[in-house]
Amino acid sequence: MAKVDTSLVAHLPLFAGVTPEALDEILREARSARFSKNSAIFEQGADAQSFFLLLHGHVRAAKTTPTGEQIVVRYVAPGETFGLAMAIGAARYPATAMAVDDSVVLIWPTSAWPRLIERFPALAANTLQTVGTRLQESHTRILEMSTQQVEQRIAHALLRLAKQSGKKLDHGIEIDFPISRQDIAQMTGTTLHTVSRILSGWESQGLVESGRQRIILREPHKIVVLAERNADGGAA
Amino acid sequence: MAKVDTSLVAHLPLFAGVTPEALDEILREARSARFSKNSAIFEQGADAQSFFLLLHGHVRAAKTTPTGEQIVVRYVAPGETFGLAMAIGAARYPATAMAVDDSVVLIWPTSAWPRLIERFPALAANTLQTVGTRLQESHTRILEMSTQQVEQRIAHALLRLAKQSGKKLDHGIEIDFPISRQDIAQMTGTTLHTVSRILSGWESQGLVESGRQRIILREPHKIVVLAERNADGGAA
DNA sequence: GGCCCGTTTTGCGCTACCGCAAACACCAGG
DNA sequence: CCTGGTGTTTGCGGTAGCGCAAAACGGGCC
Repeated sequence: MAKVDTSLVAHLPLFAGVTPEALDEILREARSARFSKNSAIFEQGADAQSFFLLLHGHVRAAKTTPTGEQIVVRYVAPGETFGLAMAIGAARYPATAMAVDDSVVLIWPTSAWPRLIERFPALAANTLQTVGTRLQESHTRILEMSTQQVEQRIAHALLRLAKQSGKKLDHGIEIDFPISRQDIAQMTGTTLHTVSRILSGWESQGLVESGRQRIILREPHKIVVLAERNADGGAA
Repeated sequence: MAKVDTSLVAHLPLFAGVTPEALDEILREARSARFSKNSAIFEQGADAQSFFLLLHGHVRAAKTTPTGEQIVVRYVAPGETFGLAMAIGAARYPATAMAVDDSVVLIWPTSAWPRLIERFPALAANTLQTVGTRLQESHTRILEMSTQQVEQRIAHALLRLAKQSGKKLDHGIEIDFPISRQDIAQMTGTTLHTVSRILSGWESQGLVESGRQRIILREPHKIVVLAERNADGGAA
């Protein structure tokens, strides 16, 4: 089994308050694996046999309705955990996880979780924090979907992506993994057509530069204004 | 300080795997309080000095935007915890809690939490489960808001309320706390006008019986059909 | 019993956004 | 260099549901 270097993960919030020796013991239970772009890591509804920590790359978690519609639950950034079904008492994965870029993950068997949190209670506390944070983010998203119109929601979504996974360029901030209009639509509760129209509009105003699965925020500042303005659009 | 009877709360999921003596110790740190109908328990943005366990009554947690719009995050039923800001690492309450009926709660000081989970790790694990469940419910709600139209969302919302807090009557299921059209609108991301129109329609079809802050599902079964039908409305 | 206030109902435009469809751009592979 | 396929753009109706306004209802309180 591949050895995992503790120094790479010791600083993660998940392991806050965990001694180096404990961390070593925790990591011994994990194996690492590589998933290539566009391959599924687990499928919604499958037995939750493992949970994951993303080391490198980007993963999209998406939920599908019985009728086949999808929404993007979140994009996982390096250092974050995902597939924690057991922590929340679910036997099956509630969403599908797919690598949107070549990705490297640590994998623990779900069965190890109860033992781990018993031996290292800090793990449970840390996980509680991150799950709680995600819960708050979900509530924010619900609030946005209830009260804002599409353009503002897209602005917020892109700003969040830029914050989480933005690469600074001299002429703006690029979202550093492939993302389609469809993906953005599924994050904001609209259609790819509407997303396309709005991004086109922004592009002609010089706010963004975008192409096939690629988005660069040229004027993040002005997009913040868009995101925060009232519904009346500031008609003067 | 009022003594709390352990037998009333011992069976709650929060205390699963906690010994009676430990439970006793945990409860010694709490005090109980009564909130009358329509009084605020805490306000969004206030210092999170306490966390709560609802013993009796019903509490609405709502989030307000900078522009004053509100959404209902959830209704708290007896036996559930709320105001767990510290568990998720927040110093301030992210929402406002208001008693919608005369309510009795247990109150712990936030400062007790770290000590409690250190002494009783099961608490952290149990809380993680409930927070995880709420996270899943939030995702379901986002999915619904993204893919369903208003009538179906209202159907789902009422069915959930009925399940959580429904009182069985001989002629249907009554939601056993006061709830307005406005509240339902804020749960489903629509306006009170639209809710009113839809409930009026249902009433004339005999699906519900409703009045001032009062809703009885007369035909839960048919409402399930409404909730689950496809967008095409089953046009024949 | 009568008054007052919060809730609910309902009508009527309006518009943001969807849904379909067709053309278009771009990348990969042969 | 051509060709197929996936992602994107754009036009053009159609409509679900919003927003405003006004009326009706109902229940509590004096």
